[in-house]
Amino acid sequence: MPESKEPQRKTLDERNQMSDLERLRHSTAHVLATAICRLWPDAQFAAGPPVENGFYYDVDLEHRISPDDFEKIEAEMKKVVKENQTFERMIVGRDEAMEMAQKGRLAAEMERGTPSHFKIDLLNDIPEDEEISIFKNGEFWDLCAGPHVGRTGNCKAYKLMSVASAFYKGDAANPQLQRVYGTAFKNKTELGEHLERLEEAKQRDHRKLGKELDLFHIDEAVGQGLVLWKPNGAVIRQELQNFIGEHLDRQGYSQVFTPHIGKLDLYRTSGHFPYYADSQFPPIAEREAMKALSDEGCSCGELSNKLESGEVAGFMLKPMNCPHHIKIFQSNHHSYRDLPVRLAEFGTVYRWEQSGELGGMTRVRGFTQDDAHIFCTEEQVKDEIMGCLELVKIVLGTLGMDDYRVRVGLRDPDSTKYVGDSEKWDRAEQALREAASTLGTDFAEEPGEAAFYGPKIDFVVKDVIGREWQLGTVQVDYNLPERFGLEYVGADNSSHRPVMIHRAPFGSMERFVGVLIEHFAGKFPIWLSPEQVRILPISEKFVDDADVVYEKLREAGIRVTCDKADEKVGAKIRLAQLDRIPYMLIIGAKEQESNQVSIRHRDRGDEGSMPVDEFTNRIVEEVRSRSL
RNA sequence: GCCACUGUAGCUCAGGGGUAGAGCAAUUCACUCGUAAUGAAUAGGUCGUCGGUUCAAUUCCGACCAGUGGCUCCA
Repeated sequence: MPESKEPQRKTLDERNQMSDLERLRHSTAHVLATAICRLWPDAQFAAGPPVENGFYYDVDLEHRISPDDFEKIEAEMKKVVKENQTFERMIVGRDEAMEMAQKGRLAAEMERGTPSHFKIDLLNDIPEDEEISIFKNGEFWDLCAGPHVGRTGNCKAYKLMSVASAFYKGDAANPQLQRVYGTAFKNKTELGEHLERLEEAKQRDHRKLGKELDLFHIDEAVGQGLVLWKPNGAVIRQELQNFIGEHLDRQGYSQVFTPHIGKLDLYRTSGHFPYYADSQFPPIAEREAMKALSDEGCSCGELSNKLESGEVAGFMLKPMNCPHHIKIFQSNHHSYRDLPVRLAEFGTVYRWEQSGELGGMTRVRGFTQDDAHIFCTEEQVKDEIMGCLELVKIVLGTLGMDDYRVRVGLRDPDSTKYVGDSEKWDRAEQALREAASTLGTDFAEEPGEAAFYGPKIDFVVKDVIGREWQLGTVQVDYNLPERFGLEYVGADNSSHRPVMIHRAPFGSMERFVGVLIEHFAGKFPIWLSPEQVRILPISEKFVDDADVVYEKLREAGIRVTCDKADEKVGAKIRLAQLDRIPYMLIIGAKEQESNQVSIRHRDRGDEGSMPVDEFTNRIVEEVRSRSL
């Protein structure tokens, strides 16, 4: 989520490239600060940059700003705008600026008893050779590189959106500030349109639709971030799995099944335990060992130490499927003639995500990856990656998801978290780059986005509120084959180390379906619709006729129901529309007479009538072709 | 994990120191109906959990659990 990251210090050049809208938003942030300053003169301000769709300003303040305060703050902002103050840029010397800050004059309308301490800190961050500028609007002076619009009167279309918490400079070791978010546009019309879009977005939130359409449920008693797929959601998931399954066959994959747990030693070998213990569910200790330890009066802390050191044996809920697949690969001898070996599994994994991170289906603690591991020779890497990318493209194309970006995740040269030697990393990164360039889509190389074991290509989409989610992923791994000592016999009759590729076109079923719900706003294409056709008899008199049609559709493999409720057809249609049923079949006297069905589509409305068999053929074809 | 807010019927929400209310859904009855809501009746809740204050707590306070918005994190 790059837009949520603390902005890097921008160079003056970069700042001057700010778009008009960004300028306006940044200026509106100053108007906000001015207003807050007037209402709470002891407020201490940190940074107030423009962000996507708006701006924020970080403020340290005894008073807890709540949405109830927004009206008051906005009223004060309105006054500042009405005063139509000029934004005035003033270049000052470092000492002069420091003196102002010491007197509390920065990000304030007057000198105060306490220094503007965040501004002092920011001042110290400014490189020696850069000039220091103060922006003034009225009596509000702020340390700021700008740029700004001409006058506060230009900021006339804004709205405060929310107040949240943020660590100063994005560092959890720093104090937490109150971050007031606002949105701002050129004029009231554009602001109105933006607010309308947000309202629409709220309507397609997968958490709301998931409840309304009975797709999934997360229950307190089961646990945070553990998704219960209800029958309707399960249909969608199963259809997606079938869809992928067909392509697995086509691409030469072998499907496997593996258990949900594995011994701690397995993960010691893979390097995930105890290295990543914080992001896993706690280990499961063996009963005998637990009993012996408790007889000895061993504390929980000691137990966990002994689990970590290996003195006590235990199991772990699998945080990934790779070690299991590796063990399947290792259970046979392999010649170069066997490669690539492609093992696929819809494998459920468990990860201990921080509680504050969980939400809906997109960030959970137990999820099923449409996972596969490819074991191949170094020469095969590029082709295999291209095959994986092809699959991701088929998946996203079939679903009409073209609004994604491709990210090639490379290692961060300054970090030490990566495993394996750098020559292998270089080769892997190069292979990914080459494969990505055949994709026909723009991609961005992002240092620091690699997994600890290898570089990767991710497909990232945005949800309705603009948050980015990683879906499909293809990752090269030179590390696990090393750790597990994987081998194959080459043409030279000596043993070689295979390369591993991890890949998941959906990423996780949970996240993917969550994103899919929002993508379609609940109106799934017919092949994914939990209920494809609903028959609506006009009155009880036509229930028998409806039953005949129902049976025919069922036999053709269509997911169909019949609404026999004692209601007018208008009410039944309304209900079916709310349930986003693709096709409604209306059956009354006319249809009985002509032996036809009347068709209503959820978007296209009344489509006239035709014989049942003709309709059945049409639906079956629509499902088979997975048309959108 | 951190900060803030929220938790009342299956769902959406109102209320508030004296053990609760609406709409929709559900059930029953009447109506037998033509492309987004027929009418009436009935039933439904330990007011998230556990403690504290109080004659009295769903309401006030605290802790915990869960959700939401951010931050940090994300093999």
